[in-house]
Amino acid sequence: MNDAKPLSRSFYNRDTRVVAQELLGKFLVRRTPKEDIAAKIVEVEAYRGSDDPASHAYKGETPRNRLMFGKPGFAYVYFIYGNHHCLNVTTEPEGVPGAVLIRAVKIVDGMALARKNRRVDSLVNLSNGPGKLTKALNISKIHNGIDLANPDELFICDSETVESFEMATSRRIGVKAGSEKPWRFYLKKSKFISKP
DNA sequence: GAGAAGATCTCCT
DNA sequence: GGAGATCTTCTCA
Repeated sequence: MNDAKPLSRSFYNRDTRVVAQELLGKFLVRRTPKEDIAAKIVEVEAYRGSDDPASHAYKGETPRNRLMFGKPGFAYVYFIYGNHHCLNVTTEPEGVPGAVLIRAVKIVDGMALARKNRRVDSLVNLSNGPGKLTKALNISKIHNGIDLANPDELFICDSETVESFEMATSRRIGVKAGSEKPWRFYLKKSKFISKP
């Protein structure tokens, strides 16, 4: 994984729903001094702006959500419910709000370290939720605003082997307003998604 | 400066 | 299946 090449800025500079779907099957890489963790993205949700009541950007720009209005390809990490971090990837051109929430991943490398971060035995239970995966990869708000197009501490790269998978869509989870929008995308066959 | 709500997880019944 | 944990951010005074 040392020669992993991050996805380019132009990948993110598109419609949020397109980016969300194409992120499925990609690898999220967390690079630490000791060990790298690599995880395959199996579940995401798209969040937009003024047409999406569930989005942080719905009511306009604030200091917190300004990354969603900024350049594409950056990490937007926020803290919620006093316990959990959520990892998003910004999309769309600068000035247009959009982000993709990474909801679930399958750890493929650095398993021991991820387990240590989470302190759970179950492999499936390690990263099948937004709060779980950030803890497993030790992602916190210090990663807010990191450029994912740079092979630094955190980035996303293409999968080495192209494998076919079946994608499914559903309504988003955990949101009240705007929950009717089918903007959740996941790998149908994966056991590592938060909900079937 | 106070109050309420929140893109969740875990433990308990 | 349901409530508690626990803190950041936004809104309103």
